[in-house]
Amino acid sequence: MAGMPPDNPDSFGAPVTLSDVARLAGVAPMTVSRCLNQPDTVRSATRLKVQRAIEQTGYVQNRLAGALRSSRSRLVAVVMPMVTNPIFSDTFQAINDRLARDGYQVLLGVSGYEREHEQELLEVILSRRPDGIILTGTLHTTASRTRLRAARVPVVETWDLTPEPIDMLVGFSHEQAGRAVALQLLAQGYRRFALVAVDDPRGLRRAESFTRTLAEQGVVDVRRQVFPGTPTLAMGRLGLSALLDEHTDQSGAPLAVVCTSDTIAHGVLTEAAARGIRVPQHLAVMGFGDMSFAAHTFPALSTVRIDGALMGDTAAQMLLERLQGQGSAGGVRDIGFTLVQRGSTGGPHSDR
Amino acid sequence: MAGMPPDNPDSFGAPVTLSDVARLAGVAPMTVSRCLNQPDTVRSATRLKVQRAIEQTGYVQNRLAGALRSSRSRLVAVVMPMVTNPIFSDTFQAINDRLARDGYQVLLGVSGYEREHEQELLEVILSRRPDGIILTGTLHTTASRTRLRAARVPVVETWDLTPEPIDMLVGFSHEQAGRAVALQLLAQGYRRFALVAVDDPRGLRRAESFTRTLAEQGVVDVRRQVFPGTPTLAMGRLGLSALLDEHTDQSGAPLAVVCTSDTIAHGVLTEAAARGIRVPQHLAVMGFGDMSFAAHTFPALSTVRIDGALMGDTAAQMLLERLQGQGSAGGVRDIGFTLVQRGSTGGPHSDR
DNA sequence: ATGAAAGCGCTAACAT
DNA sequence: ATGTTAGCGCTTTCAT
Repeated sequence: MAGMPPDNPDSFGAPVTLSDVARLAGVAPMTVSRCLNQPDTVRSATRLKVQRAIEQTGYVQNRLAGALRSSRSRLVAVVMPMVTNPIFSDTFQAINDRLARDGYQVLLGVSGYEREHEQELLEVILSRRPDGIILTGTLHTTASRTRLRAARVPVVETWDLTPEPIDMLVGFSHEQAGRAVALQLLAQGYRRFALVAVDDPRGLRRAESFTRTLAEQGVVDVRRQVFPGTPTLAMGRLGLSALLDEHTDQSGAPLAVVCTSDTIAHGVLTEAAARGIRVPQHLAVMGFGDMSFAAHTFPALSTVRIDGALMGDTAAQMLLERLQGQGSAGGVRDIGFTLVQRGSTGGPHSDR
Repeated sequence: MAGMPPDNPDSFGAPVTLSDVARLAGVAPMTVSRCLNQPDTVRSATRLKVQRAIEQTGYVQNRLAGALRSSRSRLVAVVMPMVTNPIFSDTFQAINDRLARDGYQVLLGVSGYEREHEQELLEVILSRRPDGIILTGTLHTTASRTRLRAARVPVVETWDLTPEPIDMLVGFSHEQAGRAVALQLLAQGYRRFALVAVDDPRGLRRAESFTRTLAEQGVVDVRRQVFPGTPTLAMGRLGLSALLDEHTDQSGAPLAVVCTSDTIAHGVLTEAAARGIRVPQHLAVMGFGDMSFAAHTFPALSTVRIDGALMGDTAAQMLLERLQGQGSAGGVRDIGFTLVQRGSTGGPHSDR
């Protein structure tokens, strides 16, 4: 028999099951199951026999069956608005890394920023019986919230705060972020402002808060360019062009352009360079996210740093604690944000 | 009974099963199953009764059980090297969109560019009994290939070509891409070249092919800067800095810097701007990917366009055809690439 | 430390 | 068009 291929892995026979392995190893199926799931409870001699049988047969576990019986799928669903928006990449990567370490797998759903679509998605997701769900944002349909609560599945909402989370929550305040940017720029002496934004709900909330704060300080004339979809460099270029075309104020005072995304801000910097406008002397630019490129644009981009990786890691961690502590751990975590001052703002106007 | 909450959705009772729905609707469980999976085979009157019972109970399908019984999970696993590398975003998005349309869900695995890790990942993935697997690249361990073949699961490899695919394949030739870039730049009159690359296997193959082609034409002195990990803007800045520092040739002939990624190329453009080097007069820059920003940098980036969305859509389509045609459809598809000439190359040297 | 029996929730296959 | 029977492959539970 030596030299034979391991039990005809290429034949059309019925797929190998745990019972096949058990038969070959001369033990009960349950013992094989234990070897796979709680190896410590099996004598090492037995474990070895089983191990060999698994290799010989080329057995692959069927977690569909395991999950059905045990009601533990070891699956976590992650719902994101868009995979093409790099602002979420770090969060996703961190979630995936943390969960993979504990043997969980990620089922990814893309909601396209639409609550109705998210609701349908959740229906499909729940049918897979995930052990947990990580959502982006706190805006969900009532039906979604009801369904999730009824399913008694642990849920973590991310990227926002709300007084009424579905369950657990990791995020930061978009209102505070928008306000902080306004106050900072005012403190630096800027008096002329504009916004370039995409129409995602959280970005718009930051923009609103920014504008409101300026208004409280007597600055009311804030032009805005709002684009649909995922932030792009092109939006920044178009946005600045449009703003400059319509802006008739030739007072010479610098204009501070606040963007709801670093990517857009990068586009604004690019358009400024293309037009020979000096930054920050004649134009100040503020981004959002502190994505990897922000420190390396020319000039370097001032922005609001969000620790997406920390957010993802925290979300995964909360979920795991709940799942492993089989209890009530969890709650709400505000990871905050940080204003990062770089060359695209400030300059001669600093500390005025 | 009117006005009662729908059968106590918030109570701790056993979760609602298909049999519960059947009982309430006064039909057999199988009929409920048919309403869910092949509604056309059920009388509309019956369907309505069942529909009502589903709503009343708040029933959520259990696809774990369905998949176990029917051996169809409606799950497709997608393995990518890195989610933070935006070159793959479009492909992933397209895969996800296409599959979702047909009721499939995506299980995402991140391999981190490591074949051994990919192998472990595949083990876990196979245990979920996906109906198909979409891989990135064609470099897999022998064990991975054997396992995948033995599992008789449809596989699509993407982002590369190979004479010996595991099963189906959608990609393009990295050798041809590298060669095309070299020939194009030579034709434009460039004679001094440098490379800025990340150490991912496909990028390195393009770089090799580029260098080899130049050598065939008598150009042998190609400096290169190679970085580990995911491409970043910072790599481009650092890379150009390093190249300029070590480059002693002051002949005045323009240097053409070829990058294995648009992101890196963007960094090279940025460093050039920061140093006041004129592009393309004194420095030419070539990217790879034609990512969304490439047309909007300043100057606009010449690059190699890869239609990532087409690749993803094709991969998903091939898989679906195989799954639905229950047969042998599939094969190999070369989606090619296109050289895109923009402002960062050419200029005064064009057509010389 | 290991085994035997039972059943998770669904659908294939075969009636009617 | 609908129902009945059986069982997918595993793990819970209870024995030994």
